[in-house]
Amino acid sequence: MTLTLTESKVRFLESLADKTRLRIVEALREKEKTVTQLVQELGATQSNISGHLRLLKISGIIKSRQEGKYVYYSLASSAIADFLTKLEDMLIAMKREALESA
Amino acid sequence: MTLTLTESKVRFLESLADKTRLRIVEALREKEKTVTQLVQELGATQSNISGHLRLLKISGIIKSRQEGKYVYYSLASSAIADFLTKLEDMLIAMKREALESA
DNA sequence: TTAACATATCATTAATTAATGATATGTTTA
DNA sequence: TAAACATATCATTAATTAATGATATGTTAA
Repeated sequence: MTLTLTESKVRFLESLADKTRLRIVEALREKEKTVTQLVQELGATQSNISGHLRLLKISGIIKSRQEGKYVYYSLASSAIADFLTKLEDMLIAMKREALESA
Repeated sequence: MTLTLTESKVRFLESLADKTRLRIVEALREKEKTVTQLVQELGATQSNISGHLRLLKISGIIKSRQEGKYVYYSLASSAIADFLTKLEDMLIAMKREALESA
């Protein structure tokens, strides 16, 4: 099952197009974190966070390593962080353009 | 109803995280197009395309201008095209990294 | 080795949403 | 003006998915 480039883009965008998942990914930009740390930081249930982490991992956006009873999650690539920066820059640019044309 | 930055990002990503909408936006990178042109190019129904165009316009991703009985749609900002380029570059970079570590 | 802790999985429920077909609105042209 | 064309809107249906609570699995420490 090889995806077309457009399908790959959609999969990637879908993975980030959820408030909880985007907050997880932004939290992981700072440093790797355990499930419990993310649960506390985001104020969501453990089951909910674990489910989202699973999806993000399958999508190739994050990776994990186990250390004793803890599982540390982190971004799979620095390209993800660059992309998030670009997303933010773009929204700011669009907001500015919208104000200028008003 | 002012959105937080994270919410704005999610809204934007949701708007593009659909195969039909992403294809529309990529089709509009080339040049402005009418609804009928998009219907033909994408092979979808007119009602379906119109609905997606409406959503993309509300999201601020595309804009439109009417010329007689035609409505021409185009990208709202060149920042959108830049973002799509970045998305594609990132996916290619991630694919390369995945192959290297294999 | 049992209790406590960390994480993953599963079934259910509620909500969201894309597609469709029908119809309405608006514009041009015969 | 009426027919043809272009686009928008609406109700319905089907499918997807996020959240929740419960439970299972795996790890450490008492």
